[in-house]
Amino acid sequence: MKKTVMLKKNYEFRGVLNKGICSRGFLLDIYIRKNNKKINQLGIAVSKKAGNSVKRNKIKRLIRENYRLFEKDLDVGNSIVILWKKKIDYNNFNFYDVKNDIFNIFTKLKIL
RNA sequence: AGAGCAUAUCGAACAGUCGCGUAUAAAAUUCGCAAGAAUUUAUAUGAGGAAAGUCCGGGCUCCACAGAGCAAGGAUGCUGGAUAACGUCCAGUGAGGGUGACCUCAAGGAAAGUGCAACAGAAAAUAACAGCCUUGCUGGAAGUUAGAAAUUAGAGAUGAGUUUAUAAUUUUAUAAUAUCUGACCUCUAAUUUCUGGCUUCUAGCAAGGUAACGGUGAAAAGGUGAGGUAAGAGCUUACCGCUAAUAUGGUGACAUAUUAGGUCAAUGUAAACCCCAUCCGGAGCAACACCUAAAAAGAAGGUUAAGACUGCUCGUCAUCUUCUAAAAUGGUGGCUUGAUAUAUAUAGUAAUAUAUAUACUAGAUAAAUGGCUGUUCAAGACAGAACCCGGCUUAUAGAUAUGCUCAAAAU
RNA sequence: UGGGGUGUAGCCAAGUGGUAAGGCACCAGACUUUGACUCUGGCAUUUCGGCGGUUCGAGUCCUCCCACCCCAG
Repeated sequence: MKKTVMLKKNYEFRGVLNKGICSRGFLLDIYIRKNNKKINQLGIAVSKKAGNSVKRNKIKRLIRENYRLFEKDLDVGNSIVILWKKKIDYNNFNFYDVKNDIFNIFTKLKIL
């Protein structure tokens, strides 16, 4: 079971966003809620106001790549939803900015 | 080398490494009630010229059939061709633009009917009004003619005065008196006034003729010259324009030529309603089909009803339709070999068609192309498939090729 | 995927093809000792989201774009 399991349905997202714990960084908001399974589930959401489809895809790829790098070290049994902030300009960040942001938030949430 | 026009092509490349989707093969393991899914390894493969906007057209699926007619609604609108089809494309015609290469055009009908045309202007479509001209009546002015009156001048006649002589008494009478002379009178001429007639001009009224001219306006009833007329006018004529017919050329739009037409009066607007011609049944892959476990059925209506956007009628098919309630946040297919792409040949001006050969080049379903390192250069624009094709439109850093135009310079 | 709507001054907005109404706000003046209220005047820079077209003339009609909002499965 190495493959990342994704959150899919709208009710799953709503459960995490309403009842989970929130932490905010410079670029990202991350919500966490405990599920009673032995795996982590990931959901990514990027607003339509972030840009056109190319930019939104690029953002999702960066987030997914970073999550992949951190995935081995995370504690098991959580549903994680990563939201992109709307107001960030597409040209003002790179891969390392996203990496640092995710690292800081996971450290703050004490699941790393 | 500069400025530009048209057409076509490309739109970062390479290496290493970590990772992702799909297909095939292999073996087992895991998850799930099941259908089925996942994991590991190997190999192969993996976004565009616009994938975009969703503006047209078609395939495909369902709506019993996808049939007919009328109405309503919508779309298109020069000609010929191409195409599965189109609002697309190609080749032409006409109109407009550009010095030019070339570009642009929803380009049928306004004597079938209706509507609208602000302001200005006489008037925005019936031709009215002002003006011009003719005739009649009434008035005014000028000229001419006839008559009357007045004034002036000239002539004639008359005789007063002056002078002289004579007679008688200072005065009076008589006679004479010149190229002298006032008035009256007569005649003639001129001027002025009055009256009548005629002519011309003019004002008003009435009847008629006329549409050239009338400041405006986007647009004013063919244009210009000459003749003509009471005044005028296509009223006549020349040229230009317009319309029609015929002939020739062209498949055709149309072009050219000839002839005729002055009833050549009737403006513009149809991207205002409208008329004419042609076309259009509706909904969409979240369509639709299949598989698995679970579940719950009840009520009402029905051949005069209902049957996937509107109304009516006809035909035909078929037995179901509606409402309430319940049940999976299940799975698989549909899904990519097609009006396909590339190359060559033939036909055609071309769009395109036919034939042969070669190729199979994404198929996801919360959704795959990314991260890091290095090298190169022009330093990377617009931008991400979601059932599939043909177009259109819009965005786009730049690069390349071919043909052509203009200007300048040189020869 | 399909369907519908909106765009006019800083804000809310009306608008038959023929001079872009009105209100709030803002600015100036009057009134007042001063302020508020009230009254008067001004404020669309050739312009109605944008490029074109039809028309003598487009906010309005047509075409194509842009932005925003809503609905259905």
